Amino acid sequence: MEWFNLPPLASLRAFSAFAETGNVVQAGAALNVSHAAISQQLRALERHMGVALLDRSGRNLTLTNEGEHLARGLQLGFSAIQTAVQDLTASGAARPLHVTCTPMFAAQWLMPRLAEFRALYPEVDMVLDPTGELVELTPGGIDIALRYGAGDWPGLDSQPLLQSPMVVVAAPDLLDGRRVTSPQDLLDFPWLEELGTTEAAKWLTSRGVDDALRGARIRLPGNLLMEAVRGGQGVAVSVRAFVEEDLRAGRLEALFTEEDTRGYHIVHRPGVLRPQARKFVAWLKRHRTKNITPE
Amino acid sequence: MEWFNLPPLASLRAFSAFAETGNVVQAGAALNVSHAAISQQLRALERHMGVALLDRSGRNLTLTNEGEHLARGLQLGFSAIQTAVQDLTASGAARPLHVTCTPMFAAQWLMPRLAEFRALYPEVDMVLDPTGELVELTPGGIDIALRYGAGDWPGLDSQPLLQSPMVVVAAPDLLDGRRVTSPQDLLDFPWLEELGTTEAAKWLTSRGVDDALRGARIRLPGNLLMEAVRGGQGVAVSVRAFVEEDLRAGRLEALFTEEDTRGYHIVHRPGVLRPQARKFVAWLKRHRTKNITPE
DNA sequence: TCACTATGTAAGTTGAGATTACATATGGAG
DNA sequence: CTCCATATGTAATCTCAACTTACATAGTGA
Repeated sequence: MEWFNLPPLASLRAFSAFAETGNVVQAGAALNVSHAAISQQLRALERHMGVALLDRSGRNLTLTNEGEHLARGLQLGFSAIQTAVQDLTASGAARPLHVTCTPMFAAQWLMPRLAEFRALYPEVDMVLDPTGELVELTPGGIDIALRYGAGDWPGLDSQPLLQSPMVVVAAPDLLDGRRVTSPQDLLDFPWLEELGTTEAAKWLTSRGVDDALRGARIRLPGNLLMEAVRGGQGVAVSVRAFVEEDLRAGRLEALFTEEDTRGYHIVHRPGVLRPQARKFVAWLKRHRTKNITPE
Repeated sequence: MEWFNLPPLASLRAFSAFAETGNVVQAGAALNVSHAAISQQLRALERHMGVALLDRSGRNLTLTNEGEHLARGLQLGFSAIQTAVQDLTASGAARPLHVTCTPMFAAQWLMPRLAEFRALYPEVDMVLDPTGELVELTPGGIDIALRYGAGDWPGLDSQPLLQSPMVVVAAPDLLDGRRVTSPQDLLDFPWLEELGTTEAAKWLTSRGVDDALRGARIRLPGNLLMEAVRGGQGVAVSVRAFVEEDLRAGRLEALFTEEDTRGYHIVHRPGVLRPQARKFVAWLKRHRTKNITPE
């Protein structure tokens, strides 16, 4: 398309608004500009095109035949543009906000806070998908993932939310004086895991332990897991930030702590987020804990 | 049409150019802006619409499905706009410049000077319509009229070109000592008129003379008229500016002079002139004689 | 590994588009 | 015919969207 020969789009828009409304005051209102701006744009358009589009012989401005012709073409053109824009913005607006995160994170961090987000943005419909799986983020699919890791997922943008090492914890009663000096020692204990995850097995594998568990493997809903850990029913993997108070109070002991800089991140596809997602990300940022690594 | 919800037209234009060309450098070339401007406009459009229109996962920017959808709608829209604009500018550009004036003016003032205009603007095709009729100026019809009068034609714009009173002239030989003290006296003389006009009859009527001519009525082409007047073949109506030198040299005598402020004017419809007409008007203005009434 | 190319970004610039304030012209009502 | 309301036009000035410039980053092929 030869863009060079088109008049300025602003003057075409002003003309189209004038043609729709019939006078420069209403055309200005339609575009949220003064009538003087419309008047100047109409004059500039006629000058650019070298065609008389308007009849100024009476008190009211009217269109010439050429002006009527141009107005019809602009009506078609701008309508097609508006329809295409509305198709996308309407469909985007209607789809609920999809957020995925691990069940532990949902239970320990997100759900207790989510009431505030719901109160602030009641118009944002939301689908929370608690899964330990690394869900691919596609357009029309998941908007935001809250993931634990180093933050460098290829092809995705991420920003830190909560930085805290992973930790294996147990109640002192469970340990009962037994010394745990290697991950291998943990195979004799019962393990507590959240439903739908395999965090215990993953952790052990990441530490080089290939033998199967000798103790029981107990799966519980997220909200009951930490209570069971405190009750001495097994060992569990958690994130230090979630058990900080229990450790401080002596209710739990940290058997192993991962000394690295991993943490939870807000992860999304590169590029611009749709409005609901932007609101959610902004809200998450306001709830970052103070132990975020300083820059 | 709801203009408020449309993104800025500049960003839609940038997106459309990108969709056509496939990369931001060529899109910039198409719009005569830098690639950075395109990049920023694309980002702004995604932000405004809250939709991911572009896939940035590889080295080359590509369109998402939503982006393809929008691109099709913009292609339709901008094409319709371009077609409407081109219909008018092409037809306007192709039509010759139509100028109308009295034959006398054409012969005495315009034709001798027109070679310069032709040389300056060879690309401007021109139709000269020499008629004494007051031709209506309509779009697609006459662009410029060069008229003699007071300059106040309703519904038209005019600006003075040559201000000079009308004058009745004859050669001294024709008069042969006869005294002419009233227009009635002129009825005994032969009258010279330019082909296609009735200027003599009009002048006599305007002076209150109702009787028919007793002398001969000789019609000649414009270029021969003044030579015939100088040769003593009859009386003629002219404009003082055209016969100034003959009067000064004694070749002609002024029998009657209209003492008013009328003159030739550049007359056109209100509003913007198309480019050829503007050039012609500007050229005419450069050729105004020095006896234009000072402001 | 290096070089080329495509795209992104931040800081600064600028002129198109707008506002403001007033002027002018038309037409209807009294 | 006069007056008033309204529609439009214009000039001076302002402002910020759009752009440029300069450089950075990332992907990919040789």
